Amino acid sequence: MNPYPPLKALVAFDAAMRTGSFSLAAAELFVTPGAVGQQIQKLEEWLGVALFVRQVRQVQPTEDALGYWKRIQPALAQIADASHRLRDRRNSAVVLSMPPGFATKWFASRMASLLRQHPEIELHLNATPQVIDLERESIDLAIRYFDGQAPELDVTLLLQDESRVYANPRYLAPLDLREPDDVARATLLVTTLQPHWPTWLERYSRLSAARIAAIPRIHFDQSLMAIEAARQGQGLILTSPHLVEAELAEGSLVEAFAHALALTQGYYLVHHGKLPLRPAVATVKQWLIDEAGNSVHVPLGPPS
Amino acid sequence: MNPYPPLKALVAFDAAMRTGSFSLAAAELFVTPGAVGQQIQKLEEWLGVALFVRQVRQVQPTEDALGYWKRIQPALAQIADASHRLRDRRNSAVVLSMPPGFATKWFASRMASLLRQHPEIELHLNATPQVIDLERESIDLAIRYFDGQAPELDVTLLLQDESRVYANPRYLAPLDLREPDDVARATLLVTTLQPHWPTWLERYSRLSAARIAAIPRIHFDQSLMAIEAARQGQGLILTSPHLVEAELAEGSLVEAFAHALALTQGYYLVHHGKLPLRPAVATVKQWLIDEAGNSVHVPLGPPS
DNA sequence: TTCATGGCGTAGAAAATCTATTGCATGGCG
DNA sequence: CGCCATGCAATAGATTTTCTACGCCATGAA
Repeated sequence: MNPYPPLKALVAFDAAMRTGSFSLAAAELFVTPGAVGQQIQKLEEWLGVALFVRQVRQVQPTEDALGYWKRIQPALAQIADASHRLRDRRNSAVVLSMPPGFATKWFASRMASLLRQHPEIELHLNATPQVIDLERESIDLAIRYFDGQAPELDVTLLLQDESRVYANPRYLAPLDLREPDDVARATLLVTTLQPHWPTWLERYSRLSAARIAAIPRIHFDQSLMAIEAARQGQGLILTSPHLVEAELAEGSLVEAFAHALALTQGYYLVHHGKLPLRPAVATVKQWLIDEAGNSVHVPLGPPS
Repeated sequence: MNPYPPLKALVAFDAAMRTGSFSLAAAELFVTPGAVGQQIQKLEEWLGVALFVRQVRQVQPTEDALGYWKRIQPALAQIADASHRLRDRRNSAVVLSMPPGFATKWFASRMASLLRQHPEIELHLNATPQVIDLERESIDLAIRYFDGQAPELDVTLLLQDESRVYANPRYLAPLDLREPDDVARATLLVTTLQPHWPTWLERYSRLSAARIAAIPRIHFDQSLMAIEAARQGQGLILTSPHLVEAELAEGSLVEAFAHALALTQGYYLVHHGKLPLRPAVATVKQWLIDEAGNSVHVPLGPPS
């Protein structure tokens, strides 16, 4: 009925075969020799086969034992190995999920510093636009762009988001934008998922709905592509300063207006709230919080 | 330190993965669902990895669980298979050891009947002249040619041995042997291991030592070869009637004298005396005893 | 000869495993 | 729309398994 022998006994058997002695096997397993003897006796009973010939002061494996050992030894090794890997990986590995735009524009440049500070951590980055099931996919930490409302999860605000207007300075120069109304002369680069242009225009400009509707637009379904278009001087982009840090630093984008649009959304760090985090995961979490804290917005002001 | 996860838990895990449900797994293992849940929880703790996402009324394996299962499943199957084989073989198989001469001359002709009567038995015949270690070589039953003195072993007399004189009738005819003294005119086929000719001659003939020493002899170190030589009319053989049954039946050998030499040796059935015999072994033992009981000596008398 | 070694056997202690039960959330069914 | 059946979690207590402690024995070395 039950296809498995007493598995604990197999471990004792393996140790006894390797060491050639119940006593040595017992020492290896941190038990008394008697325990090993009993385990092997139980295995012999279950199999209906003598595995060792007991002689005085020593045991000798039978033919059957040798053959059996040859078969089960690799199986045990396989189990030990697979278990070790999983266990080990989970001790040092951290699986981190975030949206691709954030990964590229904010995280990528900082990742090197994380790995330098914590070389023992094996980082698995999962950059996907979908919101994925943390548990199902064994995600340790995720950065999500949302409003922070998620009971059941442990949620920490990393970066409160805001929207600012950026453009390539060579694109801006001829336009000579001085106040929000002037955007009517520009092209708007619109990201489908963060359609904040209407809000911005309503708040800061005095343009009529008709004139707003007449402004040329190019639509993108990913922030990444919109940012790239802006960098190449295709128009004005209204996006998060966190996503254009590199472009601001290299000067390929500059802020066109000082008018920021506050948003309820932000980049939040989330993880399951039940179990305590493994040390490696806690390390990464803290590092992310620290990095985000240092990543303060330095407004560049309008082009000089 | 310990490379193995709780192995019992692996069995539960495997069942749960296969069935996709703790309850079904529990039914398969003949335990309560709670037991399965606890085992899996223990495994998850040991690995430091969640294996199932508990949802309402169902569980779903994580990615880690799938990967882990893929690795340990073959290992478990290997253990089950190796154990099953050993166990199964030992249930139906019987390893029987005997001297090669006895195997060929007495056992071979009867073996078919044994297998016919007990088709469920898988018989392993080990015909070797050496006396081998029953336990070390996992021999269930052995037939040994000796005097039956073996404490520690369970010993049953199968056939008390005796030595009788046989020859090919065409070899005998011209010699016209009428009484033991007449063997001086013949050639003696001598088996090194059973050197009973001197005893026979001393007991039944009145020949002097010098005349006995003058009789031509051919020496063989195996009974088999001496018997074959006798069959081909090379001389007189002094051997056990049990070994020449077939030749007597076909008439290629006949008994030359009615004088039998009783021996202290015989064919004994031996096995370790500690454990009770497995049913298959007991069956073969009884069959051997019965066969030996029926195998009565039918003296053919001198050639007519 | 004596001693140390390494196995066996047994009884009882310790640990593990299982059962029994309750509670909960939910999906199917009337 | 309410009710019931399902499947898992959590706990405590019972049961089974496993380990230790200890004495015994045979042997080979000092």
